[in-house]
Amino acid sequence: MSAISVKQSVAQRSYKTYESCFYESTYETQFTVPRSHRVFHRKKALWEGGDGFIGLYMLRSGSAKSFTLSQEGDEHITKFHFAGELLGLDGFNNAYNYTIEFLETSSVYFFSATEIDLLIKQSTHFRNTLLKSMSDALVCNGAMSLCYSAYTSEQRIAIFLIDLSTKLSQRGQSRMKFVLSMTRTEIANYLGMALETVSRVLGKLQAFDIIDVNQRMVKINNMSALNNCLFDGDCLHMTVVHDNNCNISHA
Amino acid sequence: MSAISVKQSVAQRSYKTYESCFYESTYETQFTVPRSHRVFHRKKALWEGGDGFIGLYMLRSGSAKSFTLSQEGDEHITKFHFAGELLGLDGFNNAYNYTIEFLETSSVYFFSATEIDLLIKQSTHFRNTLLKSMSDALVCNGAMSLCYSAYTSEQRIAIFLIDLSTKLSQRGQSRMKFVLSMTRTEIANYLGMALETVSRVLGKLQAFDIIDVNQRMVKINNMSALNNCLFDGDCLHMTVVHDNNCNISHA
DNA sequence: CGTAAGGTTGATCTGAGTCAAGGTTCGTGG
DNA sequence: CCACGAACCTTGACTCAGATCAACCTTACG
Repeated sequence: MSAISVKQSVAQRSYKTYESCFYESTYETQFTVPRSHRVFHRKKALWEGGDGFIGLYMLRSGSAKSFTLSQEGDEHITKFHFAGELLGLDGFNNAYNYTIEFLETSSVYFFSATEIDLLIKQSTHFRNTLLKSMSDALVCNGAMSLCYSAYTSEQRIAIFLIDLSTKLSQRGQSRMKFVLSMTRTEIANYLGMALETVSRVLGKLQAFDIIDVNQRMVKINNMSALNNCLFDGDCLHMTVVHDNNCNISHA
Repeated sequence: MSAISVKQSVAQRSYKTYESCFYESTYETQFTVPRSHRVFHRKKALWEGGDGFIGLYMLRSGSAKSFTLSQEGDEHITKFHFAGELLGLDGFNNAYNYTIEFLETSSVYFFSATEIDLLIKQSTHFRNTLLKSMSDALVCNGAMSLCYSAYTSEQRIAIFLIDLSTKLSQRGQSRMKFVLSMTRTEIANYLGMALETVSRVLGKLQAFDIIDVNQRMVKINNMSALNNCLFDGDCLHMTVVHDNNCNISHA
């Protein structure tokens, strides 16, 4: 991808999150030169468990997943990341205890630890943005905890899809139709359920004509019905009519 | 409680966390006068959902719980707080979407938003401490997510007890014997399980002579066995011997 | 074009939730 | 100081959402 086409695709994005402000705020100070970025391909890691903090990254394009390894050695995905997000906010403390790996070809900006320290002191904008981003991450984590501990698998999938839809639309993509950058296994892992269950719930949502799924393609046909799933953890109940018919029609 | 006895009880505490550094770092700057504190009683709220950010609090003594209310109006506990912890780190962003309520008579120090802004600019120590605290909170949240999504109820209780034991011992209390400041219902809610299950798991741990529980009193008899529960999600399996005996002896 | 990775669907099993009943402790007013 | 109601805790029986096991299909790619 040439430098020019990259520049255009960034310009095309209209979303404006804390994180993009973060990037802009570097211009307030002496960092007036355009910041260079680094490209990573699918399955490549930005850092791995045990690596120490050297600074923050901003995901410029693409997507990634964070995961820890349990004692038994199996992966547990804690978060998916999308363009504009800051990566490494939890590193001011210790070495990272997790790995962050790209789901597709992606690029990042890097802000070194010393650079950040300087920016915090010098730029009120930067300072506020950083604290807001960290607050945001904390709030987001809390919401996710709730998702795990209190919601059914139908609700989790609904939350996941709505969240994804919201995030992608903030990034200038369609709110109703998008391509998943992660596998079913990864979704299942992230949501704390079996991959078969993910498959079944997606199938049910399709049977109710709420979404269309075809491999990684997702089309939302009925956003309000999807929203209803958040409130009713079992809204996809197929009431069997006495003998052998379901009261829903399959496509 | 007189000012003198309060001062002593603070001095008696030997633990040294990021958070207590946080308090100390206020001395580096112009805030050289002893900071005053505010006392709250059980069931009183420090703030409620909807309240805006006005600054940070440090829990000086006692304990508290944070909880959100779901659409259906039921409480969901996201965190328990103990002496030395900073409260409100997730408020730099928006108004709080949760309530924080004390579990027992407790006291807090207050750091106003303007004070914090000043300290960040002026004190490297404070700046690092704040960022570390926030990183820490993020890491802690991540661990909690894992707890919800990947662990059995036995593992969750074991994690809860070990975590509590660690925290309290850092605060100069016994690692092996302590009093729970929260009810079974609150533990269940926090760990995302039914209160009956909490009761049953605690009962089982007692039957295996790993702990002694009597109401809020907990005594850990076998810390390594408790640690084993983390690795084996079903280590409290009572193997029934053919007819009607359990191979464990009840106290 | 063959093999692996990813995805779907059905059958069965089980950990933990729910319902129910009873016991214990706490707190307040008489 | 006791009595009584409320809050808290325990234990048993039953149920079910979702995990696990198993078989098979589909797509991607060297």
